Amino acid sequence: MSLPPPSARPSSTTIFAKVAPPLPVEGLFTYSVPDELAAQVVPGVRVLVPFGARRLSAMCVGVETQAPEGVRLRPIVKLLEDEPLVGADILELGRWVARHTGCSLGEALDATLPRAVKTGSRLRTVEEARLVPDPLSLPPVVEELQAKRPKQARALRILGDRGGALPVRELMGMAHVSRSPIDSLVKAGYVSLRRVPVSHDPLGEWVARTEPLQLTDQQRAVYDRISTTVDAREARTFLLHGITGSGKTEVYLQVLARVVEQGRQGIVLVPEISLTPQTVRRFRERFERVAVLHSHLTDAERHDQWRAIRRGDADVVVGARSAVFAPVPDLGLIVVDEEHETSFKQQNVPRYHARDAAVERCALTGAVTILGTATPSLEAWCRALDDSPGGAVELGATAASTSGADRWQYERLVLSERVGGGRTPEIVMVDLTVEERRGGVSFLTDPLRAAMDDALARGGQVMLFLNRRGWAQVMVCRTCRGSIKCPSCDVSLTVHKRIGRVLCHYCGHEEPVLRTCPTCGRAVAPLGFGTEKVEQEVRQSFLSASVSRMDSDTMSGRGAHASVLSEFAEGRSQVLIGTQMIAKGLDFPNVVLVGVICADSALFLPDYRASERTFQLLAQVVGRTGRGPKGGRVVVQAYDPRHFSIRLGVNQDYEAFARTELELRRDASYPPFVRLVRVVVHGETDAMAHDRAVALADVARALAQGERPGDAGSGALDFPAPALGAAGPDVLDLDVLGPAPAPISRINKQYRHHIVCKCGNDASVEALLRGLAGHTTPSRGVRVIVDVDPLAMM
DNA sequence: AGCACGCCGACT
DNA sequence: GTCGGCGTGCTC
Repeated sequence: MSLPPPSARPSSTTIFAKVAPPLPVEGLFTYSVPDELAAQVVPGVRVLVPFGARRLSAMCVGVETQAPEGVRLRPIVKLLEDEPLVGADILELGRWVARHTGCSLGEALDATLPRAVKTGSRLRTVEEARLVPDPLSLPPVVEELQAKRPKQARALRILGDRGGALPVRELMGMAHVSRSPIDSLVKAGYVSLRRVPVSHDPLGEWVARTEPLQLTDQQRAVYDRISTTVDAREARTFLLHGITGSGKTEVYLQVLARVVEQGRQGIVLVPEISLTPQTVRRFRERFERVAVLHSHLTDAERHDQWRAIRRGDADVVVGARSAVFAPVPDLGLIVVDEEHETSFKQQNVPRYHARDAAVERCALTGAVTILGTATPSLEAWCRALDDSPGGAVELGATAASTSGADRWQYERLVLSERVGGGRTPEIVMVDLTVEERRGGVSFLTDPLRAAMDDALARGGQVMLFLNRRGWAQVMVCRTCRGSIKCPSCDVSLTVHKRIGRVLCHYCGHEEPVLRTCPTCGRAVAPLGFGTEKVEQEVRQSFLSASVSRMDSDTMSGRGAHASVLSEFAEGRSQVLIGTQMIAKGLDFPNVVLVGVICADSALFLPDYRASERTFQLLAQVVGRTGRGPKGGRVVVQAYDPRHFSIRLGVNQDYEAFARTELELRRDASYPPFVRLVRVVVHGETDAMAHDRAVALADVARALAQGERPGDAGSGALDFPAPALGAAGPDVLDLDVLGPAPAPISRINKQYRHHIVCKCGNDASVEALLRGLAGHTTPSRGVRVIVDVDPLAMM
């Protein structure tokens, strides 16, 4: 009697697949697996399954040999791909995302795959020849063939020289042979053929290679510390706190090179807005095999890039948020550049933060994370404090404890010197309150005008920054003091002069500019200013200068962005006015003046991060100036120029800012001393939203009081309960605020109420999420959003 | 998320 | 008397 053929498992045993559907349903579903599929049903493959009255594609997350009791199982219809799309590490990372954000495992895993990969948007494939023996044993074979079959020998040698794999057509061309010698090699068993997806490179233009730069002593010290950790395959997170111009990118590049030398891969996450061809180019100049994942790729391109990454054909992956899930086979490093940027947080389910997901992924796989920034988020800063020399920890309190998981302890590394030297720009502060009292009606104050005159006279360029688009902020009635508001939202309509209309920046509603108040019939007048008005006034005041504006109003068309920037870069315009867009990562050596029109425009919003954002913006703007030989000047206008975030921002004194702000946060119990979970309820009527919010607050308060989540619910979760801290299993460190109307109480005809929960530790966050699950299902006219670690509270 | 089942108003 | 509204609950 002969043995059965070797296979993954005995074919006689029936197996059952645990499946996670990409829906907001808790729990896993078990299906029976037809015998003929048994060998291929493994965790990480997607399967087509019957689900109620329909069929859906779901992820297999586990295989069992025992059927669960009490349910009648239905069989899997078919496999959607022959090998797993998701590896063990991503599967585990998906579990973390689900646990961390309160979504289902299926939703989390679904988000790890690009849509193009799931739909299998047609891959162009190409036939590839692959060497069967390993390249080392090749020379004798070539030698042997040389005499009688020279064409085969030549093809084989070329194949060996080119790494053992080439598209057949390319091999034919390079060896100057027809198809038949290759077929002979296949018959002889030296070469195998297979069809592989063709990777057409979206940024395929050839890029000249550059050599690593000489590191400064500081860079060298940082590099040595990180590369030692990389070599040791230690999972560790570094907070690389480097001022603008201190050469963080060169450090990334050289650590990446180290990782690539070891045959491993690195992922570089950059904010959406920074993912420009220039950014990608910096990596392509240093590495041969760079893959890019971003929103402007076509489906086929994205699919190709993803497949190439999965095959191990990319050494470095550059991408935005979702690239944290890039399926590299052997992860060595994830760089999160501009760690503090808010675009790393996804604004729909699953609401994960790519920085935190990166740290988690590296912890799971023994890789290194570098969080690079000039202005660390206070969360990251706190996690790096305990180790830091000089101990800024005198605050006495530690950041929200993280149930002993030391993966959340970062190590701080500092780059405090500009690589090319470079001067700190001259700073001019302008008090708008004083200017207004003096009768000034313009936001182009005398000191700013004078500085602009001077800059232009010297042949320099000027950037003016204002984080508010449009012409006027609002139309206000001088008689009844009413303002013109959006009919669908609880916000004022912004005046846009060029199109002659007022519009809502939240829902897009627009209407003509009225001259009279709809309530009392008296005249209304514009109040406040935006980039459009700044542009107009600059044009009127500086007749000889060429002025351009960059904000989401002027940047609608594809390529508009690039054309305005190149116009400015080439000196064809002298003044560039813009919003946030122009503050990020742009280096123009001829800019000798940066004007911040109103530095505190964001400071008085009802949001606990207002100071942090104000500081970051100013530090960024100041850091961008003065790089060129002409030096630089920054004029900062503000209503309260003595506010610490403005004062310290222009001095780029991060540590002093962090000290001040952390004390305020600690006193008010805000992050990073607690973690927030914000629950927003949208309702068709105010009462609907309010009532549901009250019910949810009751649920949260019951949990805070130590009531365990409903027993039915707690067993249904597919991950183990988080280990609770020393506080004891029944006491959550949880403080529930609200419900209250959200600061913007209505958007798009939806009334909004919210609840803010302050959690003292991770266990409380997870327990809260588990307790809320089952109470967040939408009902008639009401939707519930749960946002863990929200970045904005509006 | 769908989709079915189920219980109350205006139509042939 | 039925067709159809959408509220509630389940999906291995």
